[in-house]
Amino acid sequence: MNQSANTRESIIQAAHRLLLQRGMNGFSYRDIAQPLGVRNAAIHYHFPSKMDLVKALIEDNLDVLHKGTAEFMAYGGPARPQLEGLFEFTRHQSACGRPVCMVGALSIDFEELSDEARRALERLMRDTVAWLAKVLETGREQEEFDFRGKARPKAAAILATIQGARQIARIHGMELLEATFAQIRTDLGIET
Amino acid sequence: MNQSANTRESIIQAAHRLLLQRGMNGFSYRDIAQPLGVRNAAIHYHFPSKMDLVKALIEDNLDVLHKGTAEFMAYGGPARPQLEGLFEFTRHQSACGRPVCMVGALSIDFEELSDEARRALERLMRDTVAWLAKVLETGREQEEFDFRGKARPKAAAILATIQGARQIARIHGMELLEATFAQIRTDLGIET
DNA sequence: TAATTTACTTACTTGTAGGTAAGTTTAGTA
DNA sequence: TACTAAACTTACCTACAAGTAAGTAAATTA
Repeated sequence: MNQSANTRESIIQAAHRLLLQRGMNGFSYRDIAQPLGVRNAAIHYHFPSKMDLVKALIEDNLDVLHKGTAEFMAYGGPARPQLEGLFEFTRHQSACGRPVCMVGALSIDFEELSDEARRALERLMRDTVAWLAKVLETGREQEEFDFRGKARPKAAAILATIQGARQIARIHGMELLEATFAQIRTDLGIET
Repeated sequence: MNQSANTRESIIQAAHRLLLQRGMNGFSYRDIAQPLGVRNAAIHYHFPSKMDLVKALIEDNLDVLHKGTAEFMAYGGPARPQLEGLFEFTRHQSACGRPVCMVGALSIDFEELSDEARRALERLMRDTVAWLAKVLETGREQEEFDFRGKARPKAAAILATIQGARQIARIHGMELLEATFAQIRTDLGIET
């Protein structure tokens, strides 16, 4: 009984990075196994099929979201740090070799996804929008933000903007990320 | 001498759809050749490597952009129809089985792209931003639009938004596209 | 009319992908 | 001490990917 938890965790970490770097069809079991010094079959032991692995990665992401937003969702609080937290998370991901986000990486593989994976991805998106909508709503009430229209579509648009910006930044250079954050702040009437 | 122009054109059309539906690693020569009733090697004849094909698709896209925006870029004119034209183009693409845009599809494959393909993609993005920035600038001067900040970053943000929205719409449903367009209009102070 | 070029096809190579079945080692349990 | 289960490895399979070399029929040119 070698370090199962260890290997499983390492597989998830490596796969996570590869998925957001190259997409679902851009990496193979070998790409994960070789650097870890295990065999392909070791991955199949933990994740019978590639789709099981992808599903686990989405659910992992969902976990991170829930843990990171639980407090605000329960008790509210200042909205501005929540927004800045989203920017900081995005920056950190980029710096860790995850240039695009989960939704951005998997949307192109949508047809190939299993029903379970698809549902998990839907939920990830839905919960993220719900969180940001609450941040915007709260921020408007507390006069931290100023914007036109309803909070939910505005939240969806901001997330779409960040998702798109991450991808464009890959082609156009990382300074576009900060410019996009600045634009989002400007659109929310935040003085800088 | 069979219909070369015909075959070449059919390959491009089919490949274009497949690329925006499944991504660069999500389709093979067979997926193109079989429905056309030709052999894989026929594609290699017109496009020696897959990267040549991808590069041709990007350049095709660049052509469409230039043709569609040449008049406005040269003479200016009303800005609102230009913006609505972008929305309509996006709708049309989605309806034609091209759920995501070129930049959104290829950003994940960025590392694999040849230098030429990469440069073509950069140019596609740069020219698109330049066009929309002019649309916004002109629209603000003519009091069609109202927004804070500079035109260029605002244009980049809007394009990022649409790119992200197309991808999210695939997972979340097409009504998100229209909601995003509405949000962009609202952000630009357009009454509906 | 002969030579050449275009637009392919046939037949093949090499590499890799995801996946599986059967064996092996190690640790914990009865 | 024997048994069982976990966490692998070895060895394999089938399928398909991109790409190439050589051949061929039809059109074009000299």
